[in-house]
Amino acid sequence: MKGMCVWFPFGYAIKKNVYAIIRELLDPDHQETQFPLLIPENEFMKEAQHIKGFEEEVYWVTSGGISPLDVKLALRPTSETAIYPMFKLWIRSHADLPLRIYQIVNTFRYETKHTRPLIRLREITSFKEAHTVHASWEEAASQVEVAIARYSEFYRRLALPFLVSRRPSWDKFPGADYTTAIDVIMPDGKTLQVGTAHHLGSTFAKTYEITYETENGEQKLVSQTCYGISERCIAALISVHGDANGLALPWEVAPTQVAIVPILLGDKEKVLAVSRQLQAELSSARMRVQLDTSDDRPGAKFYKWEMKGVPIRLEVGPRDIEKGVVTLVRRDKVKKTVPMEGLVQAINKEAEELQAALYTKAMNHHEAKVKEVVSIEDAKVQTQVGVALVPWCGSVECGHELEDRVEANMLGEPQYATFPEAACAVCGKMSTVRTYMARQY
RNA sequence: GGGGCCAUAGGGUAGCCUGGUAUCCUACAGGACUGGGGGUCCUGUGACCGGCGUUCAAAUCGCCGUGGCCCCA
Repeated sequence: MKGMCVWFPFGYAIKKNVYAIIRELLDPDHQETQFPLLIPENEFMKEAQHIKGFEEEVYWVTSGGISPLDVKLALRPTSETAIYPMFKLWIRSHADLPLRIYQIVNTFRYETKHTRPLIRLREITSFKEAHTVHASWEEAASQVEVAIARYSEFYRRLALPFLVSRRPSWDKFPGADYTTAIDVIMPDGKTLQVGTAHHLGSTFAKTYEITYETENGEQKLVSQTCYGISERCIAALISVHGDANGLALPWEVAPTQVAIVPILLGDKEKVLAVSRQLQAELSSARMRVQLDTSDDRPGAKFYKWEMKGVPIRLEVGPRDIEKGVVTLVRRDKVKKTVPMEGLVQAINKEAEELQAALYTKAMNHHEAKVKEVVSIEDAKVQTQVGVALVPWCGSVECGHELEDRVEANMLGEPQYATFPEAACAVCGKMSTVRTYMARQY
């Protein structure tokens, strides 16, 4: 079916490992929950700005069996309107705040054109959405920073460089005060939005009447945030690290971390016995190890495991056994002979170095794809191959004109960076504001 | 929103113009020899996106549907 995806076992194994990192990063101060897929029309239609943003993409359930429903049910395109009515019931006083929850669920959006696996789906299968509630606008704002920090850590662990920017007002989440987004630059120079954090202010609090009693007894509206990551993170992971030989997976998320290829020459039983012993040793050190006893030739096995992105391959042959060593080959082609004695430590060290090498390589590509420009013409050229950093006065008019004339999208203002004054590429007004521009997936 | 191109074994393809026996590579299954970077030989398995129409006969021609790719707004 158009826009629907099937996770095969190998892909699912990667996904499990990737999402384990997300859970690990959120669990210390967030609680995992699960809310219903179906949202009654009356709840869904309460928040006007939100509806406007999603109404063309919502799937509706209109009958139960053969009887039409009195109240239509929306398949969640995102879960604010499913969750926030509950927040109204849960939150009574300042002591209930801050509240931080998340869920990892499927969401549905009726994309009318050009769906792409992992990137633009009608059923997003693995949407991690966090929702937080705070006593003040400022507290919510700092939660947005926390979210971006967690996501930054997440992408570092995937060895993926990224851009953080504040989306322009016309591209923020429907109902949000502002949206901060994380984009990864894909090998073709287009960007992929792989994480967003929204400051919702009190927009939804007003609509869903979410209030709390302050320490001196007044009722006050809460401030909220929400932030999300989907399986797009896996699209980025695959695209950025992959090369002509296939996938290259970071150690932490690789379904198979070590592949052992026995070289069956001479005393085959001996080679197999030693290989099995090594496999057992590494497994007990909690490594995910596969011993490849298929009857392909060794060369074919090497290519096979490289294509699957396995970080480290061990070759065990009669010559190695004689010397008490194994041949270790990393996914980035670094090849060494290491003693069997202390193999676990040696592999851990190589895994760390490989992770650093993956990150460095990705970072070099990333940096080469971002360029500062001064004019619309230069921005147009640069966005054909990567991301342009363009001086902008910050006005909405100039913003729209930039997008029209550069023929690319504005990602927004870079965060955590300051710039000297420069002339807006449209109106020439001096300002310290910059915006990233790129062609987007 | 508008337009163009395309759909053939699990994947990649030839055949389509000019209607008649569906090509090759790979993968997969069995066997033999092999084995430190994609092995060889033998024997098999497996496909014309769906519907309707034209015709003695449709992968091939026409219409509709579905799906994919690309361009423009």
